[in-house]
Amino acid sequence: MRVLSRGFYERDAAVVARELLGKVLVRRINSRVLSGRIVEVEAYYGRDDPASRAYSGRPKFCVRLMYGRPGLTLIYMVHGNWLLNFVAHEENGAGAVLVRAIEPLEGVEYMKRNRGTNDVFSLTSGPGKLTKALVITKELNGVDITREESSLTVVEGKKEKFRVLSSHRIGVKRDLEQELRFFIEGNKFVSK
DNA sequence: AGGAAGATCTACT
DNA sequence: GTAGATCTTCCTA
Repeated sequence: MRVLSRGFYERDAAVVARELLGKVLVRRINSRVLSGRIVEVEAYYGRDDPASRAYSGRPKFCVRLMYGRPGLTLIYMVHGNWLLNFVAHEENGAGAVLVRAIEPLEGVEYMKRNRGTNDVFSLTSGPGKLTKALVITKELNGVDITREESSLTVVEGKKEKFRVLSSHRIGVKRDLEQELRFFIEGNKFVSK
């Protein structure tokens, strides 16, 4: 399956976010493959976005990465959960896309073990849940997801028809006017 | 040392 | 469905 190229991430974060829906996140760990279809995402910008990790006074590594090379991961801890983002922006811009939910495809049994539940609908239906299911931690921060051999990549999924809905971002204190959360209409794995 | 942070789980009404 | 406890880093004092 084709890995998405650097060029895919070298566009506005909101555009990249929307187009990531339906793509497949692939995690390789100890010759095991875990994967899931991306069904919910949010876009974040740089210094001007009050909800962004790159907003004034936030962790330096987040700022560096968000203004850095598109196609790398940005992973950080919030309330005891690791959150997975992909750096995405146009040249000289800043931004990232937060992966909020995926639909489990391969390695479901292993994910269940990681999450300590048998309910497939609560396995990866939230930003902190999916990182736990796929064993994604700080160690994978800055990984290049456009390289085939990386332990984390995003590939083109099956072409399927679906409608995209949008809303304001979840949990942020001060949101921008623009709606930056995107998700697949009617999908059971979108977070509540 | 203290607090804040893009969340989750549990235990209730 | 909502409320409260708790999760773990990194920043600022």
